[in-house]
Amino acid sequence: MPELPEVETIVRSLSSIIIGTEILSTKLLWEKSLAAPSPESFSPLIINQTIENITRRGKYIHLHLTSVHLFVHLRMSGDLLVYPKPYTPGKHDRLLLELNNGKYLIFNDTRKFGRVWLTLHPEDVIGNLGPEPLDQNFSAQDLFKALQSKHRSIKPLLLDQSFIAGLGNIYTDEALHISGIHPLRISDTITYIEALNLFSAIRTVLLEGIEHNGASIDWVYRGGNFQNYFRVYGRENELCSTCGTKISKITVGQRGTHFCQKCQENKI
DNA sequence: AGGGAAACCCGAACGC
DNA sequence: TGCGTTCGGGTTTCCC
Repeated sequence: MPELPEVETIVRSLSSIIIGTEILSTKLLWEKSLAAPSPESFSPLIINQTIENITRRGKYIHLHLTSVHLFVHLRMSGDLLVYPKPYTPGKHDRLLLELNNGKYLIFNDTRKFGRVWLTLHPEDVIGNLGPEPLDQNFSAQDLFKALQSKHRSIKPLLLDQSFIAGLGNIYTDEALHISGIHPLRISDTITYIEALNLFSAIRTVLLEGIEHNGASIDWVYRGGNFQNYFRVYGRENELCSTCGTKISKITVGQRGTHFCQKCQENKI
């Protein structure tokens, strides 16, 4: 899953190493990791292309090549790694790109959930994503209006990438706790003041996550050390740092959901 | 429209 | 010890 902060960390750490390099050859070790195009057209399209830039949109990593776009979604257990040559592919390596700087860029994914796209049209991959929560052009007023326009439980709504991009299970639980909103609260009952608080809480947890280079939770979900600062995620039966109430865990939309019954009382 | 569930995957962790 | 089961992550798809 890496969420926005983990992906942001990966993009930052890779940029100085791979920007400006050229792709010399490819090795696709697990065909299904390539969502598009077909394996036959993949290599001809990507070989001899230069990596002009690497950016992030939602949880997608966007490699801007000379005349095509390569997108990587890590889902839960994926990782993008750089190793020097010579290199023997590891058990969970799915795609190797040989670069002209003496290194390989490697898409590694233990659980085979992650996907890679190569396309001429970025919108085909990221066209349905909602606003970037850290974008200067995205405001609390925008969030309030969007919440008003839907009649859905807030947690699944925040996880919906077409509503807002980049939030996953961890940062959603954290943001709802900070803003004192129950995960089952219906979106259009959220007041303007609460929307302001939610907006600021989303930015707070994402920026904190980035500051700590993301979180590491499962042995396949690797990032920085933000897990040491979680307020509710993964802390069921521990005490809420704000009020001392035992943190609850329920299931919402098939997802483990952690919250404080006192700080996040369900209103309306 | 929105909720619920299944499917996609793997291996750690658990239960017996 | 060894086996079988459960779990969790993000997204898509399908069904009610």
